[in-house]
Amino acid sequence: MARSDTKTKIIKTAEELFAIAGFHHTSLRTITAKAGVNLAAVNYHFGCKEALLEAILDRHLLPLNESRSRRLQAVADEVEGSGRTPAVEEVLRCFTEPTLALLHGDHAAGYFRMLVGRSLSDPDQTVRQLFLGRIRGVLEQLLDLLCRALPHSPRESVAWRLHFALGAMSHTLIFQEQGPLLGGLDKSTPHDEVIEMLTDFIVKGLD
Amino acid sequence: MARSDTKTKIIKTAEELFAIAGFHHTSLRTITAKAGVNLAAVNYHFGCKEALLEAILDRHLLPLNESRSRRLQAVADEVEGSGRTPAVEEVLRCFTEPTLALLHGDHAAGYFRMLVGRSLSDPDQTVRQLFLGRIRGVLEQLLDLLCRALPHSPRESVAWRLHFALGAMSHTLIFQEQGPLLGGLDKSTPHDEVIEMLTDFIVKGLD
DNA sequence: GCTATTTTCAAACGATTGTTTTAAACAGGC
DNA sequence: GCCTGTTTAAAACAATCGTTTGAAAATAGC
Repeated sequence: MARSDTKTKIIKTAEELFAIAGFHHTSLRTITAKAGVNLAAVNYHFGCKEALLEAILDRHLLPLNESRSRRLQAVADEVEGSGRTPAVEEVLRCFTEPTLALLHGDHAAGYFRMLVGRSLSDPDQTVRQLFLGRIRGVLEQLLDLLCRALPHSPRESVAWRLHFALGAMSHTLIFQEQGPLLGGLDKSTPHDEVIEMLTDFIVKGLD
Repeated sequence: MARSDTKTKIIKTAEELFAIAGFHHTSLRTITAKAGVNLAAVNYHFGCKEALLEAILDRHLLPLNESRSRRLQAVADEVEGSGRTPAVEEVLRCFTEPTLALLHGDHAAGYFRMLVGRSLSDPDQTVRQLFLGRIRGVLEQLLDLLCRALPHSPRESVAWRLHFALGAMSHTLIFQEQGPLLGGLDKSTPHDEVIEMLTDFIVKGLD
């Protein structure tokens, strides 16, 4: 067995199970059993259960947020230079489209997206903080640029609308891979289409 | 001690703790200690922990959804008779405004609203099902009437947008009583104002 | 081929969970 | 008064959790 193959198996299995059943409702025994590794391997490779969650979050969230941040900064710089007002949709897509790229790159990323949606509203503060600490910076960046796109709205108003938008996004992430909330909602709608509809919805609300 | 005073104390305490820390992260020992009653009282009065959650949900959710359903039905009947197209905002308010009434009626209802927001996206399927089973009917009613308000949009498109809207709503419920997600978001904004902004946001998105 | 390090394994640990048990205290009807 | 059914009390139950242990197995370096 290759070195640290066990580590990868644990991460991938845990990612899926955390996404489906939640962090605290997935026991290390369930993870290790499904991954086919020993129970103690988690504590050996990661230290503790919480550190495993951190590793999972970092694996996708760090590059994702870097990509978001880079795009937001690019628009901010360009706006600064030209003096024009950026479009709300343009700004929003800096945040959402990297998610789409993540999806196309890795087939298993669907579970990660569920996990992201869950983390934001997790009842446990520790889980929320782990996630928020990794995304707060980009959110502030997004808010700043949104305020430029909406120069006539006070910052607090924009912040509230962004707050609502984030709710719509995380909710969508959570329920995408599982049964939909409403009857008559086609679960098999391509993710691209869903994101387009979601973007539409949010842009109209933000404007 | 008055008959079943214990029962009420358990319900009120559990409602608060469930809302703040989540159902599974609140132990019966924490609840009973804070309520000042014996541990076994929960199982005696409710049977099991899950039944306690059901009792809490029922206490506010049943009358709330009845009020919502009545208002939706009233608009549906009136529309049926006059032949006019209802406004999106009019329909939406049938769903949201009863929540506001609940808030004004009971000071402790804030915790219940948090609990509602949490339940919808709870990682545990059992909790979600308990909640969804009590609200699914009203949601279908709401969707039906929304489709009448948006006769040019296919039902599935309306369903998706309602899906997004529900995400914004539950997210708002969760984070209202606790620290906000974004910096610069005033936590002390009156609930009425928040709901007005939220309604605005959703109506624009649905339309 | 030997040593040293890393990794796996089965077993147990201590803590916490929801629930049950058994007996005691209380209530109201007659 | 006493009796019947309801409610509370303290203790124990069985199960599960994350974590630790200590020895065996596998791997790497020389």
